[in-house]
Amino acid sequence: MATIYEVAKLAGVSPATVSRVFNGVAVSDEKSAAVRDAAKQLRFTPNRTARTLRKQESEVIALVIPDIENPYFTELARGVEDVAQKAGYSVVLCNTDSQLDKEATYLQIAISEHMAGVILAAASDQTDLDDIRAAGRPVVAVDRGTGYDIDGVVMANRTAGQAATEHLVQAGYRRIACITGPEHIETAAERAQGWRSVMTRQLPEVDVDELLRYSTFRVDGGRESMEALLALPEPPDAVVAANNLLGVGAIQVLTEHGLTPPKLGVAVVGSLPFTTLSPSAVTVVKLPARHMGVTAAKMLLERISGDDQQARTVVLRGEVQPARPAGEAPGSTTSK
Amino acid sequence: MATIYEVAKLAGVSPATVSRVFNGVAVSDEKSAAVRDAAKQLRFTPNRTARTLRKQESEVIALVIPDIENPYFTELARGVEDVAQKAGYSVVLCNTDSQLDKEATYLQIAISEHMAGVILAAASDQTDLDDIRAAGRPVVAVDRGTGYDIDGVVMANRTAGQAATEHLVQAGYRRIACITGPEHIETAAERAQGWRSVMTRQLPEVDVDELLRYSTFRVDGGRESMEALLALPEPPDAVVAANNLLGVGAIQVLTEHGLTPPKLGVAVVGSLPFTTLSPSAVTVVKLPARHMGVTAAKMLLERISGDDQQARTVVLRGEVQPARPAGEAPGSTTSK
DNA sequence: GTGAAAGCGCTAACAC
DNA sequence: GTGTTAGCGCTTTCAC
Repeated sequence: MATIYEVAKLAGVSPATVSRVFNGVAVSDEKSAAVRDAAKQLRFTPNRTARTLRKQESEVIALVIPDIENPYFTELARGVEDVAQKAGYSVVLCNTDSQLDKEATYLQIAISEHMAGVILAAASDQTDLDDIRAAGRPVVAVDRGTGYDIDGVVMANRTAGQAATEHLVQAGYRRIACITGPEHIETAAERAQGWRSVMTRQLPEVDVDELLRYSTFRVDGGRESMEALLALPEPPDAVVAANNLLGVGAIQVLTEHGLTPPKLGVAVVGSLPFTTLSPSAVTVVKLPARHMGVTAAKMLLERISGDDQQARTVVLRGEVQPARPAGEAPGSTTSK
Repeated sequence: MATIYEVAKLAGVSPATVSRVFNGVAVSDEKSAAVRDAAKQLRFTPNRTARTLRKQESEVIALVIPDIENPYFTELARGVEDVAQKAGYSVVLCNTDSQLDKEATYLQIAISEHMAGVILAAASDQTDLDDIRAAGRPVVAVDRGTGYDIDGVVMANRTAGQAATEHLVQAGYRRIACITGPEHIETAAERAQGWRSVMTRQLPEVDVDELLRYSTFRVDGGRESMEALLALPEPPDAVVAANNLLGVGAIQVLTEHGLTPPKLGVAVVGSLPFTTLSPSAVTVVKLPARHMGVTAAKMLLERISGDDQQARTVVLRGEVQPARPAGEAPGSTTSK
């Protein structure tokens, strides 16, 4: 690898001038041309490591997420990547598997590599941001809060849970169950709250507690919970899945039991990008994951360039995509 | 951020000794303890940037892939990440959207950040690896070859295409179409070849050319191609989708047309992790994407630690998961 | 086993 | 507008 010194020598200028050319600082046209020529000849690429060491900041941002195999997070990642790339940043994708120790390791690396900032979907509310905050690196929270007073962008989870449930109620379903994620994850709790609020208000006669299942936010969690619900003495006639993966698991089990939606009503909070279902069979509350990534990345970039206003939280709304064309009378055969 | 100088001062030793402690070089027990103490007090984290600059190598590997939203590649990424992490490496995920310029940029960054190596699913066979090879960084190809004589791990694509097609033939289908990816992508071409070889051998009376569609390796590509096939004067009675996303798109369209498999036979090369279909409706040739990632990462790690034997290529086989339990007579109602 | 000192490649004062 | 030079934080000879 050629260095700035070799380029300088070949171009007949000082190393500083070479640096200036590559950093857009004013340099006479002739020298600038000479430098570019020499650089091309030597296949010179600036050494980012040295640059980072000197400037104490790199053009890399970290995106720390709990599950890279969840399409929701890859969609988010796309959003982040698109705006980061336009601004000349690359993004390191860090997968924590919801484990605090993995998360902590990645946060240390972010400090230690002088990364410009991090976008974090926290593994839990226990996440320790003291060090990275102390290092002065901006952090923006996505999807979930952190217990710190920092920028964030989240979904309107309660509203999404309500919307999903309401559509099922309007479709004529009564015993509407809810499968959600781990109780300590804020998105899981909030979406379940949305479900509960609609149930107690609109269907007070239904015993809500036995119809609520906490699980993992994964396909197998949806499967297990759905099986358990079907095994109930009085099984539900519909179910709200609190995220995309739980929805997939639940629908898989229903299909295997011959209960393909809408035989048993299903509403899912989160998009189902790779589903092969008839689009009219399931109510989906689409969550703007990509937009969340875009917004978070923009906020982070602002912080990186020195903005130090008060911490902001942006709330994004899901968009309901109902199971049936409006006006059609639904559910009459499925309600008991 | 504390430096080794501050730690050294507090511990009453030289900076060199601090460095040794953190690099597992022999240091007396007392001094070692003093250093660790001081480091803890100062919340010292070694500065990786300085380390990288000095050692001319970082503990980061790049994983360059065409589509981060494809579950096939995220599964691959998981495999890479798991072995990398155990070896103390972090992995930077780089998404190229199959664009050569984005890919080239990431490759330059890999050089410029002194990354230890790269795992690459090339955007096309035009990919230029001259610079990165010249920089002495090992590159392992995954999923697709590169035109360079380097390590690689690929799927048995032709075999997979054959297996998918054969299962459809055995199920009694005759006019079996094939939807594959861009012609210039080796996996797309090879899987289609597998399909073609079975067709010409076993069903020579079928006109194969009008049943083959080149498309993008994405859901919408599968949708468009399936629509076009259904609009044919003599539509197919079955279809082979050459990757997971094409399969999803094709099945979506079939579902919308009331032709849910197995009414029209479907075989997919690649797993369908988020499908909600009955598992017996579609033949799937499962591709070991995670294993591919694991294998590639191990090969890369070997190269990084100085192994310079001849370039190797590992071929991984898919595993057929047939649409129907063996012994059941299929397809009699669907064949013309 | 330990310390002193050079240097990885770059940027940013500072002089001119 | 341009060159000289110090120094970012670390590792690694080289003495001792």
